[in-house]
Amino acid sequence: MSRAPSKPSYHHGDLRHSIITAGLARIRAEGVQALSLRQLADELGVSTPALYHHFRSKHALLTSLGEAAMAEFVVVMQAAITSDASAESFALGYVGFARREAALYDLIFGSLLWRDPNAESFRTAARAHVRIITQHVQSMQDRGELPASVSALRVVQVAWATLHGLCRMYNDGLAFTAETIEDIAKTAMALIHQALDKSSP
Amino acid sequence: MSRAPSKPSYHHGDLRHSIITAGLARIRAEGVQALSLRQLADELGVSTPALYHHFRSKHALLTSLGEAAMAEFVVVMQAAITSDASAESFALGYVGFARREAALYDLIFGSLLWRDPNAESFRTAARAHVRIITQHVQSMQDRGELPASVSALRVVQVAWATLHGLCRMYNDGLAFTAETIEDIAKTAMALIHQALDKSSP
DNA sequence: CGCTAAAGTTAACACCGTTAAGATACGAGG
DNA sequence: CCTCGTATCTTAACGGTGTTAACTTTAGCG
Repeated sequence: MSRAPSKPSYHHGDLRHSIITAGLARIRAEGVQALSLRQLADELGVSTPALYHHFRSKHALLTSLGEAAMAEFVVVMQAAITSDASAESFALGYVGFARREAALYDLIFGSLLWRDPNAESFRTAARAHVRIITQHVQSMQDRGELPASVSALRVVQVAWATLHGLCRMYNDGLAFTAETIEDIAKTAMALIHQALDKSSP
Repeated sequence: MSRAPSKPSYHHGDLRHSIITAGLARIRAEGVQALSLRQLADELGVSTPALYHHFRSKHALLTSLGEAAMAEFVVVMQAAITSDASAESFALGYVGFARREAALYDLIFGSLLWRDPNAESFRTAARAHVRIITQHVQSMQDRGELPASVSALRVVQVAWATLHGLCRMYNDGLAFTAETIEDIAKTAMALIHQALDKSSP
């Protein structure tokens, strides 16, 4: 399990790692749908079936790519939360990632990995991160910073659905310009916050 | 341009119409991704290139299928609005359609048609329907039933993004059960309404 | 009645994911 | 050091996709 492919010999040396890197790059550049095993193998100077020694199928590769992309997403969101605990900071971080890395967002939060029975590992990892956010809101309610009129779970569900819908509509070309999407996200967070503030005076 | 294919002769008689019908059925049953021109032609007892005499490409066919699906969606939403003008009725109608006709919803509001440069006719038709909703909210503000602290456009954008995100997350398998999704939608609408009610006492 | 044009046919191309069978090179054990 | 097993990579092939070209049939109109 060496690391540096110094000589372009029969054995590549670090194929699995190269596949992930090149795969992510290609998805970033062309989108999830455009990823082709044959093109990927060509780009790496390797025959197509060679990929099957490292991934059971294209779906399995996409699952691994999704886990890598999810890791990047988590880093960005952790940074957004720790720098500023406000919901607005969270929302802007979320929307920012979805806009900057539209293809990765599509992979992470698309039906491809969430409907694949063999990608359970990906899903449990993802759900753990969601649980962290929920507990974050729960603790805010416990400290009295947020009224408990609506359950923390519901608040997170509504907020997440709003941000997700916003990002998908933008990335899929349904509506919104790049200039207004952040303002809409802020408006949405403000509306939720306002409703909760006024619900238990 | 006859209508009834009484004799299964060389000329089908009503192919274009049959393609749309069978295509919609197949999408409903198997999803957008599963639609194959060859399978569709086989099902209609016709060779594959015959389809190209009625649609420039698969994309063009999907555009026409999208317009047909959009028509069904509009009928459902019109019914939901006219029976009860509340935002909750609108939301439940919206979520209900997305859940009942998940594949059609995917076609109508997926990136496929909204990112296709040749589907401009589909988009202008769709945008017209959105404008109707926006004017509906605008008129509510004009009548004083809703405060004007936030622009009607923004309210519609936030509400639509929330419902869209909710439906996508459910249909794509990200979260929520069939039992809770409607309750979440109602909660979201209530939160928005509450925030607007309290913003200008 | 004949001709044109529309609607359908078969054959083929280039791509895709995937599998089977064979060649190669690395690394551990004698 | 040398051999041998095994992981890795190769070529060849199958069935599937959308799409195009060239040909045949049919309907409808002057």
